[in-house]
Amino acid sequence: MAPRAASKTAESSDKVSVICRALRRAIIEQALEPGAKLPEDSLGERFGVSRTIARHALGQLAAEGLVELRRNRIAVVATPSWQEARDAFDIRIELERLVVRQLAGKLTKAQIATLNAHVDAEDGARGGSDPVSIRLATEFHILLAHMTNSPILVRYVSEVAYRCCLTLSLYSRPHSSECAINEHRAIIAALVKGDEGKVMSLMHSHLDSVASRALVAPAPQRGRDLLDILAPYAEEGDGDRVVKLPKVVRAR
Amino acid sequence: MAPRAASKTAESSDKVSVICRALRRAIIEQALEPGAKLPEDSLGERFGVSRTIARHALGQLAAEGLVELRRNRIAVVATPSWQEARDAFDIRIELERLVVRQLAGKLTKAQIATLNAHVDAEDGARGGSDPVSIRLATEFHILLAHMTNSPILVRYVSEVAYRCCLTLSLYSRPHSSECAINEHRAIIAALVKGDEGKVMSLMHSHLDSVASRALVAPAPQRGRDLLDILAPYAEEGDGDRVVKLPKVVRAR
DNA sequence: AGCGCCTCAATTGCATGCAGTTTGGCGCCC
DNA sequence: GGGCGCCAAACTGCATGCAATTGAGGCGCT
Repeated sequence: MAPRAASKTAESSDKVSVICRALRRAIIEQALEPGAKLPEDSLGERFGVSRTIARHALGQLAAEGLVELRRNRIAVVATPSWQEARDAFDIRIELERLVVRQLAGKLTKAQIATLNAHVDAEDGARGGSDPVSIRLATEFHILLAHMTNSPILVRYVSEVAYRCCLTLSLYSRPHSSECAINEHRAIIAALVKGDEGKVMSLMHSHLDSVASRALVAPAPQRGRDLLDILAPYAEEGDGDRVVKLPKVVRAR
Repeated sequence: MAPRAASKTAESSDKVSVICRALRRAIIEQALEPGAKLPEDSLGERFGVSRTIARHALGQLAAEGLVELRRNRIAVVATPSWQEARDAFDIRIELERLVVRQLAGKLTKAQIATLNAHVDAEDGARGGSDPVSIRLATEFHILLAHMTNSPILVRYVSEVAYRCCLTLSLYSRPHSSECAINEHRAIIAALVKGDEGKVMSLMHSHLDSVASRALVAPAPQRGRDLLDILAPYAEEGDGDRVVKLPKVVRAR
């Protein structure tokens, strides 16, 4: 099986993809919460580009489901409904089962080392519910997808994983993800062992447990008061990476 | 189970989505073949908008994998590799199994009628390999996805189905799709009967057979000579719907 | 005081203009 | 005759400018 070229899915030029990456990261690290406003001007100013580019980036992120674009209205970070979150997890389960099915018993030594290193990093950044470890946990799954060498699979797994990540900030209590790390280790072990069925069911139950830990109430009142949540971020954001919110307003 | 709002996935404003839809359709009907050039100017002129909008539309389609965007180069209709085609079908199988799993035994009378009407239409537009019946066959699957009321699932199934459609124009011989119509009918029947396992395996084998009919050779020399294939389309395109190709050039 | 209208700042929708890059065609040299 | 290099045209990358829409605050009316 010859290694295929690692083609970039789309991510047109450069400036656009830089903004996309930055916003994606800000969103999944919950520096930008669902409902946060993303005015084209502010984005452009923050990243030193024109509105045209910022707009294009927002378009891409909207295509990924991370932001919502309403005609003539300010773009906002997407606020998936509980049902959409559930759907996303269902899809994710199927996709990631496919990933591990393709990978079982086929990992190279280098790949195994990479995976172990990543999980070690997850272990290092402990804190369970802090944004960075959530991001790392998500990236573990994306890393797996990359190893299939299937750009399409990478794209879909990434997208849906980001979406799931986004829902965690909406519907999850400060859940601990340490157990998830152990599950990651178990998945690696099963992959190395090459037991297809085992690793598929491991992945299934792993994601299922993440989902059920996260999506607790059928329809919680949107968690806490958005105003409170946003407050600490609105004034300074993350300094270097995150667009500063122009005003603190109750989103919607 | 309350009916969820049929949210539009992204498709920002209007003009952009009009162009996207038109191009998507032109591509899956094979009026625009893989490799066909899509200069922003021509698109803008054709649709009566500025390059900015055409560019944005191309960005969206690139995010869907239907066109390829290379920096400083003319955008072209995507030319998936044989391996990518195979990957797309693998993903599609999983996604559509999920669709029918969710749908089994849950279709309303109206939905059943809609499905039957669609298959009748497929039957009417017989011709097996003509672009319209290929499009209809694809839309049958998208119609199914819609009935899950899961916008995310709709999006992914649509995208991956379009991609598969695109590969058909590259790698398939003038295959007949009449058998596919019967398989569609069988799927509807199984859905109505509510036999989850049955309908999932039906869908699996249906897509698998489409894939294997289509993806015949492991690595055919890109099918026939692209120049020959393009010739009849290059001069006139489809008149009203399709952007006219500026020149006949061997793509690549 | 409460309610509704109206105006204006904020923001998006879109086109155009300019600069930089690629293309491919012509001419020159070997 | 064939290959190499230069040049103009074509095209993209991006910013800016203008018109249109929104929504929010202020004003007057009841």
